[in-house]
Amino acid sequence: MSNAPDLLFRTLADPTRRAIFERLCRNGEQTVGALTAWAGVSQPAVSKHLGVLKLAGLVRDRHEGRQTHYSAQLRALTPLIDWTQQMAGFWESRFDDLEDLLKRMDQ
Amino acid sequence: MSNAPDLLFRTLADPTRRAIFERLCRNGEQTVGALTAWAGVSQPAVSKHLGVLKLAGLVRDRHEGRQTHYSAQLRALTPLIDWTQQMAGFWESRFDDLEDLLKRMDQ
DNA sequence: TCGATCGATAACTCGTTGGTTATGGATTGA
DNA sequence: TCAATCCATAACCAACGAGTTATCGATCGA
Repeated sequence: MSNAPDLLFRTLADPTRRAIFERLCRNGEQTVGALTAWAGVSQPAVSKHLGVLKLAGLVRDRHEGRQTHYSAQLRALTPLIDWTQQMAGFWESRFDDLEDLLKRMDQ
Repeated sequence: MSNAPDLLFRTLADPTRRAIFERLCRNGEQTVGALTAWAGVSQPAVSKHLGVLKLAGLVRDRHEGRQTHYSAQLRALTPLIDWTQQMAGFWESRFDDLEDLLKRMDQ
């Protein structure tokens, strides 16, 4: 039924991968090299995490010469918000602001 | 840093476990037997999932004779909501710094 | 052109975990 | 009291996944 958030939950479950996504949210676009220098794992590990994030739609990549720049795609979090809202029902009104924000970014 | 949502993401990443939690959200309190009859896995598997959910604070158990009733604890989802809002907040603050970034974004 | 750098992929290891069956303690009902 | 039911735990197994090193294609600088 709610199969939509499945990929998101699985993708964000790993701490290293989620940390990479968080950093992209905080600091904006980063190259693989920059992310590798910061994360505590090897470059192939970072590349693999970025691949998983991209499959989940959570990041975009932009090629520039021999480097690849990655940036967060916050819109991909929408199914997560929808799922939580569905579970919580009407209970949390804090979501309203976030919904508006995502709607503004949608175009 | 954002260690709070880690347990939640990991706990909700498994489809079977999340399905059990969803059912408890939708249909309210259920016994282990009722959940086992509905889920496609064995009774020990259900018990184990309920144990993990309980460790994450996502369910409560109530003992009544030889049966155990489980119910969802929606308040435990709060760190998940906070995390999502925080990610959106980081995103938004970057818009504040670069006022014309929105224009350059091809979305 | 050539060596160096960047990032993706391949191949492999190994710990984690979600599943199973077996079992035991506790409670109910006859 | 005693058999049956409910649920939790133990023990085990197989699959998955996150990490590693090795390597290769592509691109840049000199």
